[in-house]
Amino acid sequence: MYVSARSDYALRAMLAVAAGCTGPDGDHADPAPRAGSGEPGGELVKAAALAESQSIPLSFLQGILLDLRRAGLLFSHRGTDGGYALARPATEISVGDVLRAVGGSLTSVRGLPAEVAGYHGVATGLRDVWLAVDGAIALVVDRTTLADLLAEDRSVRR
Amino acid sequence: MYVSARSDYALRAMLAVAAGCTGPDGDHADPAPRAGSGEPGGELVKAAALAESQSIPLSFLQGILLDLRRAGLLFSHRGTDGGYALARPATEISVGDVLRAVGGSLTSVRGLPAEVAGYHGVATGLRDVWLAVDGAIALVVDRTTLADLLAEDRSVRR
DNA sequence: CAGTATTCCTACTTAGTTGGTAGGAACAGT
DNA sequence: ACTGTTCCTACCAACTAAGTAGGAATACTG
Repeated sequence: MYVSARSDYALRAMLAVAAGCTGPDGDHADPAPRAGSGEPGGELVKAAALAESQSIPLSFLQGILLDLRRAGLLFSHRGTDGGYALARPATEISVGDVLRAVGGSLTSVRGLPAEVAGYHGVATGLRDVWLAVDGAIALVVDRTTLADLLAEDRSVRR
Repeated sequence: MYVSARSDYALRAMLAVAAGCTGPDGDHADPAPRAGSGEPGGELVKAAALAESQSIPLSFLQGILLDLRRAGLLFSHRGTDGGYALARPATEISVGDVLRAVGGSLTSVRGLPAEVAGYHGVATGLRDVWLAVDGAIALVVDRTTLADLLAEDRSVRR
């Protein structure tokens, strides 16, 4: 499995949003509680704060956040007190959700999804291997939620 | 998981060698038994025959075969009746062996192996995810041998 | 309404990888 | 010698990933 910078950044950004953007030293950067409104998540975190806390190039991150929003994983708000928040609780967003939002399918053979593989002759059985691999990966990434990762002990679900 | 053309070709070529280069229509192309010698495998198959039977560009395939030989998976012989044969029985060569021979590690994060991932802050747990994914992939590809894939029913071991 | 802060969106640049080619040199048999 | 094959190096073209730049749209504040 190849994890691109895009996927990596996306996950780190989602985790930072989920944690209310806790920096490396455990400092909260601008909580901005936004009390008294029906928006999802609790605190709006600015893109610049995310970029800072996880050392991600800001303008690159912005494109990623946009993808996450379009995939329905993030809620966003513009303007002076704008920022991003999770669209669902962290317990209901899996690693797989994030990966698929920014990177397409988990397994691909020469750029195409594993299902579309034109094998012939002795190679026919290979297709099943890729499908099995895809299933094995999905099992891990779909069972692990952002909330699991934020709990320091026992982070990966088995 | 991304399966590159190189990995894909390598597996198809290995399967074709294991099958004695059986073409799409089930025709045997030049068995060339090479009786009376202690070489591994049974029949030497020429690179050109492999390229033909699995529609792989010949000169590209040659580089791949070289890698497979250097990894100790193939035996080769030059000259008029030269060709390639498996260095071990097909039951003792796994899909993972072939993938690692041509492609390095199975899981990589931004080009680096999963173990070497410098996460900090809230993202610390991600490393364990990639390790779990790597283990899950390995479980599939290391349990499946070339011989399994050549048996048409029940090709992928569970 | 003016001004400011932020997300949103598009186009572009740059560097590296992938897929593939070409042309021989080394080697084995006849 | 001659032929057929693997071996090896260098090279090329296209694509993708990673990152940049510059604004337009939107939301709040005084």
